[in-house]
Amino acid sequence: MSYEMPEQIFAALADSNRRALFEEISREPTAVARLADKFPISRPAVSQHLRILSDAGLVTVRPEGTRRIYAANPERLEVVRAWLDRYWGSVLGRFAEEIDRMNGESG
Amino acid sequence: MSYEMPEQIFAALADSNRRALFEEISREPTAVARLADKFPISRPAVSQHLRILSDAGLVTVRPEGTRRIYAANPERLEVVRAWLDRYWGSVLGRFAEEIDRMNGESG
DNA sequence: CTATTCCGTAAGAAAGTGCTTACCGTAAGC
DNA sequence: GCTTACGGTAAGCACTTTCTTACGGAATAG
Repeated sequence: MSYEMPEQIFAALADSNRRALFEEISREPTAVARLADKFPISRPAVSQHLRILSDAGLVTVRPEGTRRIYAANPERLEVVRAWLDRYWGSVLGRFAEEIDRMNGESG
Repeated sequence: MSYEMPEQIFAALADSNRRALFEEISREPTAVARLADKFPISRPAVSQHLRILSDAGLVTVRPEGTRRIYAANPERLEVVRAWLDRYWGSVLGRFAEEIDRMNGESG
């Protein structure tokens, strides 16, 4: 069994500008220039962030005339939730083992 | 209302060595030298990663003789889950608005 | 066709990250 | 006391990230 590595996704979300862009896009699919207006960084910087979000699978693009409309792909965040769930599963597993061991010793 | 910013936590988890260290520590509280043995990086590198995990609140330390035992603080991951939940909440909120709008137009 | 708008990419600067080795402080053992 | 084990920190290096400006390609308007 193999889990999809959340490497790129965590890295993409680690930057606050990118998280903000992602959340903004999630509210409404948006063209690049409009995002550059809303954020205190240049348009190319926005493009570069979108590239990273796109590589991580967190956003998709749709051309519309000369514009490119970026939309969020929220399903992708399931990878993060899966990582959390797996983590909690193993932590709780350890916890259960611990309890078993205590019961074995004292009862 | 204010949400705790997951900035440091995402950044801490963005590095695969740090995620691995965190998961290792979660299995069992561990001293620094032992972690350095298990991982292909030097002891100071481990210390530096632990510092970042510690600053993010993901691990705690307990001195034990000359050693320092690092333990995971899994509850801290609730911040990530909260971020996800809030995100999904707003996305689903948008979705509901969309449906309302469609109903308003066509029905 | 020309002008305009939109946006990705290239290039380069500045800052940040992750690693190493070297060093120093602290706790325990003799 | 002296030695050993443990681990944080400083310094320095290579690499990466993030931003900017400059440029060029593609679609639309006239």
